[in-house]
Amino acid sequence: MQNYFVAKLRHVGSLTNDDTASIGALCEQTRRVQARRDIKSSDDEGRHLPLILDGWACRYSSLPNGKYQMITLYLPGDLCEPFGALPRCADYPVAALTPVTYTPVRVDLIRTAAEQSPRIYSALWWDLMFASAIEREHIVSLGRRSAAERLGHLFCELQLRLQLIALADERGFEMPLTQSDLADLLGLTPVHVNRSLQDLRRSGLISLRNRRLEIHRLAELRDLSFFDPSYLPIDNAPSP
Amino acid sequence: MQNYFVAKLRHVGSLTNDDTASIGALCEQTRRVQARRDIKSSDDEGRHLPLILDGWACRYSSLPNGKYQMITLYLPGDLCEPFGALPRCADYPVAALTPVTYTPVRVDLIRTAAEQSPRIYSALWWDLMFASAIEREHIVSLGRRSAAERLGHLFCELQLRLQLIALADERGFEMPLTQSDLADLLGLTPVHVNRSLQDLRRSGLISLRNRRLEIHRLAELRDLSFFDPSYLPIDNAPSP
DNA sequence: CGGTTGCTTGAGATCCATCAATAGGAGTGG
DNA sequence: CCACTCCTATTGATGGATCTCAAGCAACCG
Repeated sequence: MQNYFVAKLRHVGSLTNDDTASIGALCEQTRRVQARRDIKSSDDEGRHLPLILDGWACRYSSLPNGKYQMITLYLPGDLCEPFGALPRCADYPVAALTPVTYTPVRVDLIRTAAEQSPRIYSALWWDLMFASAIEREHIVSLGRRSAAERLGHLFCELQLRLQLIALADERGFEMPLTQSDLADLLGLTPVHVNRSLQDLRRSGLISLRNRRLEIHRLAELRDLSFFDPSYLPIDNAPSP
Repeated sequence: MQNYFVAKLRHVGSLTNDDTASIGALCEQTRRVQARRDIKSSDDEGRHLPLILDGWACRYSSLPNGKYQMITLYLPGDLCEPFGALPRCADYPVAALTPVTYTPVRVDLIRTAAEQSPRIYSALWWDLMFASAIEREHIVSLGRRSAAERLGHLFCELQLRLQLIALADERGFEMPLTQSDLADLLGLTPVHVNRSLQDLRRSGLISLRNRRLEIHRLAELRDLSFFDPSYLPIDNAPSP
């Protein structure tokens, strides 16, 4: 399997062959979890950072009244913790949404790699700011976008993130989330996600069948949901 | 004026006198902006990170349809960008909510300080995870908490953050935000903030007059808004 | 004073949640 | 192959939380 983490980091600047080799060396050990299971890092007290090699995962929070909110969505190649994470920092749990393979990255090794190559150092910081920008835009969605706008914005964002690792093109991508997952992520109920998806379908912007999302008119979808790719720190954001 | 940044970082572990001195040296230059003005870093292309010395500020996003969402609230002692921020990363603007004094911290100097002291290195990473935890809990609030719960949660969080820098005690603190600011932050309208505040007042949990918030029963307010201080990576979270 | 800003209140509309029921597909076991 | 179950998607009816529009009031300030 190709290394999606390296594929993503290539979009920052130039990594040498040595750089990609030393990043690849961080990913030797692989673990697998089934869908709907937690990816625990409680056993190693934060000395390892989960890096998603394949599959989709999320970070989530459960409130005492039973409500559930997904905080971030992790795609193949995503590092689930900041690379300088400290041990014993309380944190929200991470769960697999599909079957997931991941690698536990040792904090000390990734730090050494960053210190030995300024290109790796920059790439890791870029990745962190990339993840941070996604979380911030999530706040904007939850605060000020309607249900259909949230869905549209999410689909535009996923299209861009997946295109970075060649898992999407302008026309669509595999989208394994259920309507209930979408509701958990976007702060809605599954029923309302269903009706809002129908609105998007009726207006001819997308199709969603058999876990595949087709985007028929990307530019219009972006306008509808106020998606401006410049919030993501990519130099050459692929345009429609 | 005391250095609130140092005051906050003291809660992580132990900083030596040399450490606090070299952090203090990062803050020599001070700038002032009036309330409601942007704190621009566009002039220096991201080579400087604004560090709030006094006053309250925010990061915000404006949508093309006129909607406005505050993303993060910055209090005295808060660093507005990750300390390893890269130049030319697109970012949301930061604005002063009250008159603000801040210092532009040079990226290269803060990096040097972190490399020369492992305690400073840890403290800066801790500060970053602290800020990140606040943003994540904001997502939970916007996604799954009601208007009164969002207000209650915000007040509990502010009480804790301000207590770290001795600007709050268990009974309350100075709270310069208008109801309109609260609406922009919490994804509500000013009218609804007003009515929800009245609910909180009627139930005897808080008073809010003349820019001062009194918390009458902190434990109850925390229960009401599902505030669990453990989301913030503080060892000894001051308890009510 | 008159203007501005922030707070408050009322009435009506809208978006979304809740509750409930049905239907289809995938897997499972007899 | 059929009966069964579980999960996901779908639809309808109703209610509630929040928004929108509009107006009035108090405090402050040049």
